[in-house]
Amino acid sequence: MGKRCGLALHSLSNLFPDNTSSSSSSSTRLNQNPNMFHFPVSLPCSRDDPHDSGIGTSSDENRLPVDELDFFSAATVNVKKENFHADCARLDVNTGLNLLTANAGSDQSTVDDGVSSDVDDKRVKNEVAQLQVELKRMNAENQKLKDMVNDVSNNYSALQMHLVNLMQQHQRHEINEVKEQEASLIVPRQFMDLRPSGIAETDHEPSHSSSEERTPSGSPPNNVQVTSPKDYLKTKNPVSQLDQESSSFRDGKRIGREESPESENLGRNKLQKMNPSKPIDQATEATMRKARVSVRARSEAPMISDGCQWRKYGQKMAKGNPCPRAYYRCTMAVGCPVRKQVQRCAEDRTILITTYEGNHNHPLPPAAMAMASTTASAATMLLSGSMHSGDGMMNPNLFPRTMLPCSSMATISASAPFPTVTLDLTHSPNALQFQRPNTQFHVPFPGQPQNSTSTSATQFPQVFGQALYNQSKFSGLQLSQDIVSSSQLQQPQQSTLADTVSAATAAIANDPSFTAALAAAITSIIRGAHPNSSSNTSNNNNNNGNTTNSRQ
DNA sequence: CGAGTTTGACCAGCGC
DNA sequence: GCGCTGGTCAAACTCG
Repeated sequence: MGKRCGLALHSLSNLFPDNTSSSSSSSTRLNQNPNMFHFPVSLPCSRDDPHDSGIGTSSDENRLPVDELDFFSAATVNVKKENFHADCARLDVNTGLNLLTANAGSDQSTVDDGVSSDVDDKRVKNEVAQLQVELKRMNAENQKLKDMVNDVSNNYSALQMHLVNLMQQHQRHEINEVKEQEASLIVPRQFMDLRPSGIAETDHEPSHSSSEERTPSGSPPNNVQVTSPKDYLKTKNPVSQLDQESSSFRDGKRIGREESPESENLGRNKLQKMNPSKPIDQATEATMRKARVSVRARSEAPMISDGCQWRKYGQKMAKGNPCPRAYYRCTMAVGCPVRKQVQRCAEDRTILITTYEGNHNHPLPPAAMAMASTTASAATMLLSGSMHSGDGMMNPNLFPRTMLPCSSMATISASAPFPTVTLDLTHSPNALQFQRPNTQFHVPFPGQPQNSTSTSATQFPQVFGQALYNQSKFSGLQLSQDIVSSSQLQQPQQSTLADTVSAATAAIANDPSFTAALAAAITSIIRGAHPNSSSNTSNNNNNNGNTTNSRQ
């Protein structure tokens, strides 16, 4: 009897092992809730957890983990209550069949209940009380699930960071071995050298770069800008091995101060000051946090809408730029280390340069996930590239040559003190088409064998357009027909990256909310073109590429 | 009144 | 050592 009554609750109870009945209709309704909040976290326990073994295994594919978290949303609760009242109104019928269609809205049954025997009333009350208890229990369990999601998200972030650290350390050993053999032949590293200061070579002469701004002036910017921290990693007085190490720690101290001066990191930096024997891992971690992702886009708005909440904490007049540079920090969570700088390009003030730094340490709204995922993925790509900086692809002489001809998504600068990826969305189609060579476009992402994956110049926009389209589907954003057509989804053979980027840029200008989809599309491109990066963020891709927000 | 912004001061790194 | 520069802090101010 009780099992029959709680129809909607039975569907809820499918999540839990101690409930055996099921209701496909209610489950379907819940899964179709458009107001569902999709957590970008893939719970590994959803399939491995023994508690999950007997729970709707047939619909595991359709039942996303996020749906579980949605059961206590307002809309869902309303549904449950509605079904509950309907079921209670039908108690006198006592058929237990086809409950959703029987007298759901009828008052007559309620009147009949009043006439029925006390036994039925008591039964109803007992069932109501039982259901209420069960509902409370489910609330508690759902809260546990939420906590578990958070834990998994945090663990995933930590593991990913740790993985990158380990890979960097492994690469360091290889590089050191190579250096011993070819020390005299090493060209001053300009790109993707993200090794911690304690490991970076200390005797390189300063690069040709000055302290000028990262954005190249006087030359058309390329699109993915990768900058080495070499200059700032180098030590001043490499007297001895120990001195080198200690000097590196001094640099590391600076890293910590600059990259995350929030209270947490400040405390860490203070500890570093107190204890100069900072572990190398900390330096690595600091370097990772130092990675930046810069987005160049034409916009009249003072700031690109990326879905996050920012608080301005400073403004400075940067050298060589009449436009002030504004400093923002994320205020969506206390202690979030993410910061961004917003500044207009000196050469073209319609170009807005937004530089993101750090990873969010809190859940993000859907509107902010894409951009956050993009920045995190780009940073990950950049950092993973440091692990393979020894190959030819990262040769500072080769990299610009392979990257610049396409002039599509990459801008290289060796002057910035921090590793930076710049996503440039400002190029005009004509300019890009003019610059585009006939040669193949080797996406020179680090870690990628030179001949393993390459994307031709004509393929790239297809990838971009497809990624844009895919992202729009999952993000729920409505891509205008202009954007889709400009992305050359309908005519991929004739597509150009320039058209795609131009359309995307125009979309940003016209609809800031589109930034999310665009950013995720860029992320998809990066991942698709960079196998290693893709592997690093494979879990993200599994959930529409947005899981990286958890580690931001 | 609280949250966000403005703005001058401060600090650290770097080059000369 | 000094000055320049980037980045941040924090008090004052503004706004809803």
